[in-house]
Amino acid sequence: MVLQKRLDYGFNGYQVPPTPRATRSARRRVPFRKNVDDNQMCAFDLLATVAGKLLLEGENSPSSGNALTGKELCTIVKDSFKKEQKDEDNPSKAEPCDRGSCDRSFSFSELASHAPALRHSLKECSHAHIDDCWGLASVITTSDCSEKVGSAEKSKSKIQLGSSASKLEVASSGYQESCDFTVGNENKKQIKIESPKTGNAINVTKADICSSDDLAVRDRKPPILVSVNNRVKLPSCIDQIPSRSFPACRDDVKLVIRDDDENSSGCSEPSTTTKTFRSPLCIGNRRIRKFFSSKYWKVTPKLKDEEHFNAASGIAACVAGQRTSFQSRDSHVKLRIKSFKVPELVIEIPESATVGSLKRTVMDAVTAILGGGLRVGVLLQGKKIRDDNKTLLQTGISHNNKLDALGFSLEPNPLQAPQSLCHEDRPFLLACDTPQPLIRYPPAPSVVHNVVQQRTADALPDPPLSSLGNFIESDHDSAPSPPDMSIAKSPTHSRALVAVPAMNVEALAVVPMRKSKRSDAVQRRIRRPFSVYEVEALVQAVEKLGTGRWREVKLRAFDNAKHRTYVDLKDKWKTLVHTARISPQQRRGEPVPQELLDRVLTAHAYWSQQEAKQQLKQQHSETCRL
DNA sequence: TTTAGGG
DNA sequence: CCCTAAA
Repeated sequence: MVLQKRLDYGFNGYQVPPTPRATRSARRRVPFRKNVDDNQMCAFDLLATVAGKLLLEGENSPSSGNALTGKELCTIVKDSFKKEQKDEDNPSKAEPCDRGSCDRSFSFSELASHAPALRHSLKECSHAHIDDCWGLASVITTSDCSEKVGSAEKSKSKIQLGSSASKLEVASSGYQESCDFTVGNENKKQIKIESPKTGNAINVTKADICSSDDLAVRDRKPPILVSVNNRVKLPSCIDQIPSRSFPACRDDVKLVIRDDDENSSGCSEPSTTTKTFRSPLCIGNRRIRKFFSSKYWKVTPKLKDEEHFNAASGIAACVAGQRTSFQSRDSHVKLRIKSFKVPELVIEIPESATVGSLKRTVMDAVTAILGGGLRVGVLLQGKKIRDDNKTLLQTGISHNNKLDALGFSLEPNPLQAPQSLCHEDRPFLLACDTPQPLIRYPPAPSVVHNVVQQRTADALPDPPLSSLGNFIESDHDSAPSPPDMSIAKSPTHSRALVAVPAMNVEALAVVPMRKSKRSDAVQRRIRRPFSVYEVEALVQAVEKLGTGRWREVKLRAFDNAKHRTYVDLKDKWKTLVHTARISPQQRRGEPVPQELLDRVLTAHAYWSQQEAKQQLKQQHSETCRL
């Protein structure tokens, strides 16, 4: 009987999930959700870890992620650019092959053991132009290699790294090809070439390393970056990557993403293409900046007195202008650390990885470095101050105008756990007495959403999803981006930004506003409102299967949407029923067509009735048995 | 693991 | 969406 009823319910069978295109357009209408704040935490944590107590540490290795070969990477990059260009209504001029691009921070590591792979990657990357969009504040650019070398020497690849002062030629026996590395010649630039523990630099060096004082070939030890020009640099994490993350696979591409000076440009060739790409990879960058400028940061002074000091002696606090400065008053030293740079990152991802997983990998790497903890080293006039017990006065920091001589370095600190940054007891807002606004950036809601998605998505790179799930996934990457015309032009955009208002040195503790137990707590999943198409699919499935078989509904209608669990579907149905019952004026979010809501009510009524009948039957049979 | 419901 | 008792 029941079965018959079901069949008679009158649906033409299950409808295939909508096409990606159609759904995407629908998804784009989805408004930005407010609960994004929740998910900013991931970056909060990062930034707190960096800018906070400056007590970060750790032998943590950045997430090794998965291997990504150069081919894949380049494809990704190229696709991204094409996409971006299309978005800018200029599809015909899509010319991914940009020469003379300006590199500001790109170095390949593990050259020794990966020279073949590197060459391979670069060769395939020869048309890739990644500009200004990598990581947090890093820039990666490879210029077109093949053309420089000339058609007669197809076997040569050339990489321009900044201007052409230094040259490193790598001969790869495996390929009998060579790479020309042109290294930026800027004074404070560092180009590092590392080899894994097993390898050595000599392998590389067939290499002909010409010139450049700043070109350092390192063998085993990771580079310790020193702050230059009052900029805090993070140590390299290369050595912290587990060896397993350096498979000898020659298809691996290794990228060292490092921060760099904002004024470094070093175009060896005038760029013929001035088009500004907005690669999706920019997203993280902008998002992070948003964090820095966001109001969610709090500063927790260690001492109540200091808080008072900030308020009572506001003058001194406010004087701090853009430059790092010291104000000596009442035996207090005030300083402002203008910015923090993102650390150098080593990313390794398989060729088959998706862009999304690449993003996640970068994110994870950042998390691993920053979240792992660092400690601060203080350098005065290039000399590291090791004695923690010395007073600032004794050290000379208390004098005015020592700013330029003061630097900070971030070093691994295995003792300090990031959790210790959480001083939630006495927080106060950061933006308080800063004379200038911290940093202004255009709002980037969808960007935030985007990164959140990365953060919450599965750690493993998902295989390509089909139909529904697929478009949902990809939709995040194509979320409309806010206007960011200034991003490539403004010098402030080329650096990671943490503006810490003038404050007492010891009060330097930044914590996110929310509880940051991200390390040991599972992050809440991002809210992903159901699109009309998903609702349609859900309704269809429920019409057919009923309201008590969510697993089957899931399997049937949302099997490809990994992020929709049967609980989600059940919940959605619940809200759908509720939505259908309330007046349209009371409804929120993307409107669901009335037709669908009617079907919801119909189906709900029907299946409720079925359930009631079923119960009656059971009761009847039970009473009969008695 | 799934369902069912409250939060 | 989360949490969880109950099946």
